Amino acid sequence: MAVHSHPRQNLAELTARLRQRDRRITGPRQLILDVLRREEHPLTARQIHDLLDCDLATVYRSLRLLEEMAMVKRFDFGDGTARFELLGQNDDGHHHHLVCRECSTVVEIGECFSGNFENRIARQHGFANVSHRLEFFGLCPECQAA
Amino acid sequence: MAVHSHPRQNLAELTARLRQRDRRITGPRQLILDVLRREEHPLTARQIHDLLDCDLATVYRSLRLLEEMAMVKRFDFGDGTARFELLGQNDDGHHHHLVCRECSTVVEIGECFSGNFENRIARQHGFANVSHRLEFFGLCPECQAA
DNA sequence: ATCTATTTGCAAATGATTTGCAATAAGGGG
DNA sequence: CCCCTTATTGCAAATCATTTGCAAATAGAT
Ligand SMILES: [Mn+2]
Ligand SMILES: [Mn+2]
Ligand SMILES: [Zn+2]
Ligand SMILES: [Zn+2]
Repeated sequence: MAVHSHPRQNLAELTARLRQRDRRITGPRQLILDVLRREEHPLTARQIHDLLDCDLATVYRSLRLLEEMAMVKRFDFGDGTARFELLGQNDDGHHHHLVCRECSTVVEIGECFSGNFENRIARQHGFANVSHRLEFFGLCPECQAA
Repeated sequence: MAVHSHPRQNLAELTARLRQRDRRITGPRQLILDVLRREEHPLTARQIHDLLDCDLATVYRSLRLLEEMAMVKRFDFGDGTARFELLGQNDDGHHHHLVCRECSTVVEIGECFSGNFENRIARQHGFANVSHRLEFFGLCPECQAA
C-alpha cells in the first residue's frame, strides 16, 4: 500500500481547495504546493524556501495556513526543525518514518501498531480523542557499511 | 509495574555515579539531581531552573552532561521544549507519555507495542539499531468536562 | 594551603519560527 | 479593463529555546 496519498494531485485541484475556503491563490502558495506535491518525504521550511523564490517568512506563514486547512501535515524528527508533507484529499496523513541517525535518510512507514493498544491507554486514563506521534530511528544500510 | 525507576535514589548514590566518571560534584549538579529525583514527570530546563538558584545556562549544560552519562533522559512532546527525567541505575528510560492537549497534564505510560513490529520494520528496510520515540496526545478527564 | 583543570555566571550568539508594518497583489464589482 | 477593499507579501526586527565565549570561582588532588 502506498504510504503517501500522493495521487499525483494536480495544482488545479489543490488551489481549488484553497479557493473553497476563501483563501487567495497567490504565487507563493502555488509554488509551495507545487514543491510539496512532487516530494515523497517531508521537507523543512528552509528546504522548501531554497527551492523557491519567495520570502522564508511567507513559507512559514503558508505552511501554517495549509496545516490549519489540513492540506499539509507537520512532522517532528526531534531535531528541532519541523518537516512538512502534502496531504491527499481525504487523508489525515497519519503515518510514521524510519530515519537514519547518521545521514538522515528517511523511509516512509505505512503500518502502525494495533489500534487496541491506543484505545486501551485512552480508556485506562479516561482520555478522549487520543492520537499518537511515532517515529523510528536507526542506522540505514549505507551508514552501516561505512 | 512502576513506570519510573524512581527507586528513591538518594543523592549520595547519584553523586557517586558522577564521581565514578571523573566529573565534579558541584552545587548546581546536586541541586538539579535533587529536583529531578523528586519528580515523576519530565521537567523542562526552565522549570528546573525556576526551582533552583543557578544560571539557566548551567542547567542546560548539566542536563546535557547528565544525558551523555545516561543519568537523565530527554523527551520531546513536540512543543519545541525538551523535557528531562532522571534515570534509574540500569534503566534505559524507554517509556512513553499521554499528554493532554489542553492542560498539558502528563500520564506516564509503561507499556509499549510489540517488539516484533519494530523488528519487522528494521529488517524490512535493512536498518540496524532501531529504536523509536512515541507519545500519545488527547483530552484529559478534567478538560473533557470543561 | 596551594595548584590546576573544571565548572560557573553572565552576556552575547545561534537557529528556528513568528510578527509588525508598509508596499503589493488577488478577487469582486462596475 | 479599471477600481476598491482586503488579504498577502517582503523585509526587518522580535521571540524562544538552547548554545557558546570568556573571565572569575571552585572542586579535588597534592
Ligand atoms: Mn511521510
Ligand atoms: Mn516519564
Ligand atoms: Zn544513513
Ligand atoms: Zn487536560
